[in-house]
Amino acid sequence: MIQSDLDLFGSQPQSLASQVMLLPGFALPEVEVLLDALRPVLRAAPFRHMQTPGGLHMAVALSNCGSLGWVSDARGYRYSPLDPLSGKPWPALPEVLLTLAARAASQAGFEGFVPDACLVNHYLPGTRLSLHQDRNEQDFSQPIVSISLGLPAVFLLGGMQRSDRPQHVPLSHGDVMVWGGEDRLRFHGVLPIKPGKHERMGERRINLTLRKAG
DNA sequence: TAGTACCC
DNA sequence: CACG
Repeated sequence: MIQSDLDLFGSQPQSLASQVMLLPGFALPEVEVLLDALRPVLRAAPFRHMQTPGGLHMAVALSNCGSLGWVSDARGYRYSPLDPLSGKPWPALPEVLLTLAARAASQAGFEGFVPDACLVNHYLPGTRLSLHQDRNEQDFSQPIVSISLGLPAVFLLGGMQRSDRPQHVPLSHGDVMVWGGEDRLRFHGVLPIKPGKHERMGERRINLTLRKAG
């Protein structure tokens, strides 16, 4: 199958659950602009491995932009206006990300999405993210918008209980996923990234997760 | 507890 | 901090 067939085939939104939409390749037109916007963000707030409340460290390296950033340490998970590494506010959320997230949310049925936080997660081959819920935000009626870049991944879309068997959702460079409503608190995670090299991104996956945290 | 280790 |  040639690439144009894949693009056409994959370009239709896919409903993964009642309030979970996969928008294949949705971010592709913006990718270069998006990466340009990300560069200064990561200069100001480099990727780092945060500590879990149990004292261990996360396999994923992360950064943030926006007025709030997700942090984890011995005291627990929370959002903070300051980067604990620099002591300064997180870099501003780039306009291209704000508009892309709003467009994606709108396409999935969530109008007026104005995120104030963007987690930037960095995965090397072998990196995984175990099942968890996003529950540190103030308003669970606001959706989550997730943008995949680089190496492909298998997203685990679980249920409301950790023990619910997750759907395995393949995610590729440029895919955008939106979830909210009754699915907002679903457990989710990422299987270990398979070794490989993405033509544009190299041996890494970067995931941008936009939320309204405050 | 967004983690690991694995029966104590 | 029991246990998929």
